[in-house]
Amino acid sequence: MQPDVTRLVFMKPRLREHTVTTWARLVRTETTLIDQVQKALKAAKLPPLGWYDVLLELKRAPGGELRQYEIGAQTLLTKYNLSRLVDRLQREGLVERHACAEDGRGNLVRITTAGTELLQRMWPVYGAVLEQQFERRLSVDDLLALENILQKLE
Amino acid sequence: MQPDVTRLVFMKPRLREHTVTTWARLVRTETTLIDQVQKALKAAKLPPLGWYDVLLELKRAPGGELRQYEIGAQTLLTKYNLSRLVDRLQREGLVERHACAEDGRGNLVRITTAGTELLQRMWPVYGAVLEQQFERRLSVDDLLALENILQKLE
DNA sequence: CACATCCGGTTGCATCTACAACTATTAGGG
DNA sequence: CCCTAATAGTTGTAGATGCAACCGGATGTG
Repeated sequence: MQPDVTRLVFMKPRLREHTVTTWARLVRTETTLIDQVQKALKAAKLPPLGWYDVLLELKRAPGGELRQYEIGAQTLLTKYNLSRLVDRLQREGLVERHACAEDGRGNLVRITTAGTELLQRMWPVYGAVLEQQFERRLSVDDLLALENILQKLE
Repeated sequence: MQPDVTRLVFMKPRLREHTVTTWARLVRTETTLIDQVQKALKAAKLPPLGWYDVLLELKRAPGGELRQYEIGAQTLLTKYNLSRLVDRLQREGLVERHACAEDGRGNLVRITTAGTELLQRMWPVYGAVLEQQFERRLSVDDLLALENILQKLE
């Protein structure tokens, strides 16, 4: 008698009782928090979170510049997505694109003073939400426990 | 001497040492997991996660039907977004729209047999990723701790 | 019951994202 | 060195999302 492949395919993966609900809660909580940040930024007439992420990566980098693929690796943005995002940032004068000496294919993206200024205007808004919706609600132990758990998921 | 408003606006919110890094890790981990699910679904030539969420809500509802705004409340989708998503589901024969007797403005969305079947085809793929990337990596205690922490963030 | 307001839902339009195809350059193997 | 393959980045096009304006139908207040 052959194994019934059909049943295998349709069989529910056996997951622990609370796994799915916790997963759902994780997704729900995270997206809600992100939404709150986005809303706060919009209310303050500031650009979306993606801009912040890219600018921050650049700001942190030595010389304030990175290759595009380096930004992509950090921010989980796809290359085509990033290409156009950098276009927008460039159009607003927040970054500059320079030819890359070592690699003729790529370019270096550098943050401008205007970019740094924008970062400084965005952080208070972003940070305020983080403070109220995230830090405020967690004890130091919670934070450590959460970090420990997240680490296991990477 | 007047208070220096400028300094206040530019002042960094005071966050605990690990708050920001943990937050970053949370976002990163969650989006990575979601990406993995999406990739798995795409590899199996199945529709995106959003379809699953809506269909599941309907499936769980008594009679397999819900008002659109009820779906929206559960899934955190905006109403215009949902309006068009239901259009797509309807076009594929996965749901039906019916006029609502009690409220002449709205409509009832009901899942079809095809919709239920799709759910059953999607779950194994979704669940497999959850099992390997989520459940497998966490102890029962981890899961409880995580649930406890997430609860505080809601 | 008349009126303004609110609410569920849809739609036009602009923006953004996904996918695949493309260019140009670098890297690797015989 | 040459040829192939891999990599960095861009772009055309289609699909999805966000915003604001809109259309009824419901609700509340005088």
